[in-house]
Amino acid sequence: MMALLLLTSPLTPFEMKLESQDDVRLSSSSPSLSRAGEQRCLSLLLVSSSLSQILQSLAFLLKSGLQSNLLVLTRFAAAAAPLGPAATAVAAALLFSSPSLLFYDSFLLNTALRCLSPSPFHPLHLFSFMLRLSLPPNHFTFPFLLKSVAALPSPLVSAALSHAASIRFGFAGDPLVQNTLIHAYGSSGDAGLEPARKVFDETRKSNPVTFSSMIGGYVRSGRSNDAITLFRQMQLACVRPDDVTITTVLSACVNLGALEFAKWINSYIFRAQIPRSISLSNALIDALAKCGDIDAAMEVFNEMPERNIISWTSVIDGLAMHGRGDDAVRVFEGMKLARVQPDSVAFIGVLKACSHAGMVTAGRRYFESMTEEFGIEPRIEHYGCMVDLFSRAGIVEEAMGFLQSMPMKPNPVIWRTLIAACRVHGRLELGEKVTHQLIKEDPLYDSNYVLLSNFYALKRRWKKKWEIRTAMGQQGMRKAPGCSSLELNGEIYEFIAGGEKLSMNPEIREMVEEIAKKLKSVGYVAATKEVLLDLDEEDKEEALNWHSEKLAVAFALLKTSPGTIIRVVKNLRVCGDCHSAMKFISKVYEREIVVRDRSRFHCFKDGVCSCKDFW
DNA sequence: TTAGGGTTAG
Repeated sequence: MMALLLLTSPLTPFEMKLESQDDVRLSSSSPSLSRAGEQRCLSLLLVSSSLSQILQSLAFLLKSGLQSNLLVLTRFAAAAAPLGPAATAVAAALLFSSPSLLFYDSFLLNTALRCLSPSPFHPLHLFSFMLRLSLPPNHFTFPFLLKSVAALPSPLVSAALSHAASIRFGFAGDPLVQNTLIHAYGSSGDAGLEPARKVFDETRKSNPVTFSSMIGGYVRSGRSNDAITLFRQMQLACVRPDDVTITTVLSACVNLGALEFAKWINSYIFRAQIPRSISLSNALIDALAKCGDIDAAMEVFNEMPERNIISWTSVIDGLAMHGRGDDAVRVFEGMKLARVQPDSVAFIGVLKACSHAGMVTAGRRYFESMTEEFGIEPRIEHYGCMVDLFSRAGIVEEAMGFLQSMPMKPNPVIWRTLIAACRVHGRLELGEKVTHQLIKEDPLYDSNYVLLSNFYALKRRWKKKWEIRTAMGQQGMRKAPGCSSLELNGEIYEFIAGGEKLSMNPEIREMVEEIAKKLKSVGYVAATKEVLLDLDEEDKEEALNWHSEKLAVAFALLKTSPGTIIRVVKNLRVCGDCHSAMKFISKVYEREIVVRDRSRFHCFKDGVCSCKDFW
């Protein structure tokens, strides 16, 4: 009985019952303490929200001798942990020094771990302390222990240590521990995937959590195709997915832009009667919107009985991505009417919407309302949206002025926005100047040099342009590999830029060459102002043909019937040359081509792009 | 009395 009292909080109905029994004494390790004293200490701790209050509680605790009461100490740790490392250290020191640790059991260990886990040091310390005392953990110990893993310098090492501990204490086959380990390994970067999979394969009794953990690991490492493959295996293994599994799978869907799959999930949720949690609906909205079907996303949103800020933001963002700025603004207003407080992320959405719809006045008003009405301090992203807003609208001076008045240093993204404005609105001198500035800030990013060489090309200064290209070759530029994906008959195909040209399917290779020839014959290079390359640089022109989105489109043209919409998703931004080529392809082959790049949708139809050449 | 997986932007 005494142990029970020690272990529980005096506030739940369960304990109220215990307290009504007169014969129970609070704690034998502190016989002089009154119940009222402990109660007072606990309530003080419960309301402690600052360091000084915590110190006050501490003084009380020491004065009354309560520092040997584990229940009180645990409460103390819980109150102290959110107040930062100093408070946590005091709490940990008290816990470690308490003589009551001799009465210590797994539950208290777990509670202490949970309380101290916001700090990356103490949980492991506590765990090793426990090992020294030879007190065995129970399986609940591991999730608490691993909660802190992400904050440690090497999450992979911590996962491995916990893994070893789980084996040492005989929890290797425990489903809860296995799921926890799969998640811990799967959150430790690419190197963690293999051990995660190993634990996954060793799991005898897989449940939806096991699968969600592993699928989530794949998604976080950018291996979305593997995530979907595993989801299919899950169905073959007759493990019924729940709402969290589906939410995870949907984020794989987003990465791949797999529209058909997202739609299938949408109907599957209905058929399999997966509970429609708010998070699941939110993920569904996001996936449908980002895979290209904004109307289906709206439908999900409209049918939600209950929404949160993420639901609203996902819709606003989706509409903005599709260039439907006015609708996005309407939804934003609807959100305010529904008395949902917009947050910082929601403002990024609505500002983006304004800029895509050319709503300069509205955008400016929203930006001002952030601080004035909602007390949200604009971050660099919000300033970026404003520069974008002015840039798209063609008021380059205003954009420049805004950029210069920012309270923080502009980042490369903002510089590039301004550069795009200069290119589109013919401000070549300014563009060149700003690009030089950008290169100074970010000298190792190859696209920056491409931007500069574009300005030289537009000004027909071929010699200068050639110099840049040579300089680029000499420096070790980092270049993220372009990757595009395409969904066809339920399969998802991925294409890597220039990727193993020789090992490439000869069919695709021939198609790429045929397209290049066909486009040239209708004046593709000469007709565009976006000349990236001189005509004599044939090898470089050749290299451009193997950009991943071109490969994907070539494949789609081969494999789909005439008139089918081609949907491609790219991990980077579409380059100027591909953008121009896509316009031509849409006209020559009479196909609608939808390319989702890193920031928005480009819908190519009849030789024109929906982004109006500004991206 | 303690538990494991998930959703918006950048």
